[in-house]
Amino acid sequence: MVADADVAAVVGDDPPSSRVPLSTAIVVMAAVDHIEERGLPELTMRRLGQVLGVEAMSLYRHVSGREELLDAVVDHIVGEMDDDDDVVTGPTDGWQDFLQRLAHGVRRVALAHPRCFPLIASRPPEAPWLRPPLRCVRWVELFLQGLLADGFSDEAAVEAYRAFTSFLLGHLLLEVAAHGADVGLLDVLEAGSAPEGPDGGGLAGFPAVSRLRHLLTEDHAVAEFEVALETLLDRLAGLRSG
Amino acid sequence: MVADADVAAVVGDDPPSSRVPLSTAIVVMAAVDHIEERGLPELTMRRLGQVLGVEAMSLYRHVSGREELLDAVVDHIVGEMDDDDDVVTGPTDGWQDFLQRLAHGVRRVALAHPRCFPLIASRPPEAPWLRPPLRCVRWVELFLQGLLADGFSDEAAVEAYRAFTSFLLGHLLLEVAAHGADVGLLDVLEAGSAPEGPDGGGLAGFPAVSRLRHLLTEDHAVAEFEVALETLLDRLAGLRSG
DNA sequence: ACCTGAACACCGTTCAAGT
DNA sequence: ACCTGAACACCGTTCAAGT
Repeated sequence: MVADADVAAVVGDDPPSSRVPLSTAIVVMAAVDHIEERGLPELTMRRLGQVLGVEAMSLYRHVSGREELLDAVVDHIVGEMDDDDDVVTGPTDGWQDFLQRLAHGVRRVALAHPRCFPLIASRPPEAPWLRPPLRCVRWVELFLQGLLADGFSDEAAVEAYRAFTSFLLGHLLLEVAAHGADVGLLDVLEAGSAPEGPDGGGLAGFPAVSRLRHLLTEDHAVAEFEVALETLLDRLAGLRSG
Repeated sequence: MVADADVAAVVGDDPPSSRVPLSTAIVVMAAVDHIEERGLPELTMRRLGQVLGVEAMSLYRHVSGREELLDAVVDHIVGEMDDDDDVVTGPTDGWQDFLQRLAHGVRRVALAHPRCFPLIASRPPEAPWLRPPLRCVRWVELFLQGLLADGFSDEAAVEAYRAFTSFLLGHLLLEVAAHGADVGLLDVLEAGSAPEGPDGGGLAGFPAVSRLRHLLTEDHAVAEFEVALETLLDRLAGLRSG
């Protein structure tokens, strides 16, 4: 969006020398915007070049290929969390407050980039021997130091890292998938399969789903995130003292 | 693997009329095997045809396109769980036993197809208005009926469904990602970045990660799955009575 | 009935050539 | 220094034609 605006502002006037020069950052940001607006499969070197008013081949000056571009997209998004004081500040009011801030920070960027976020889980990890193989060793370091500094043993800190990671991944993937289904599949929802239809869109054989449709459709994401996070923190507290 | 063997067995002899005729099932199974062996990006209509001893265009007799083939792959894998009595049998010894069987059944097929499993999370959902948008309404039905039959209120059953789903997704995605990193990225691990190197593969700035490397590398997946599942079930028990 | 050849539009990527 | 044209190998997909 920022990149689009930059380019558009210049495309109006004509002086060719005032054309905003490409840079890695501009290419990556344009890729993020393009994925959010059109979806990952639509992100093509040629189309991205077109958006930037340039031939596809010019992009190779700034990124070394499509795969590397996707890695850079993930790094960019992860980088946004580093600009978030809530995320990057270690434990000052105890580890529970620390993990609360961390979790909400991650959730914020996941919701800000619902169609890019799944890339974080699907790109090959930075450190393959690290389990679970999440990206960005820096986070792992931050996490572990935070917990170690507040009374966790080595083993408890590592186990807490794993539990926290899988909780965030599962919850946020489902949450952004729900968002993506909203924005990306509206054209698939023809009238006959609308949720308010008398048969609920071909749910003839599924009485429970059909009857509880209203509950299943409701979005309690925030509240559920809070209570699940609270429960997780209680479990981690057990890890810490036990 | 099954499909490969079928074809190979016939390629030896020559009578052209005994050539195993293609079928949707054979194409889908070959696709599953190909993804497991070579990874998703390597799955190409042309290459899959080659594996089956046929031109790519012939595949379109049996599947209507690549996207639909991937959907069929997901359906095939989901279908494997339906053949699992542990999964498909409703609650007979209470809802906790039911969910234990369900969770382990899903985990079993996830580990059996580590490189296909992430497709379940990334394919567009069958019922976009269902949150979370997991595939296969039949499971949701099974899950809800099971819990409703054992004392859960409507609201508690739906909330339990969401908690259970995000738990399974998060845990299993990380677990299969760890497996994928094992088999798929061995070539990326040059000697200098091996975990046993003195600097742990460029971990200079990350003392905690570096020091706890052995703990982070260990695979406690089974044990962690069990304890996390147990904790989740305790939480769901609270939902049920409260 | 089932498979193929040829064709089309579209990819990612390279590199010598332009300005 | 930065971008482009032309080219290459490879996609998914269609369809008339073969057997």
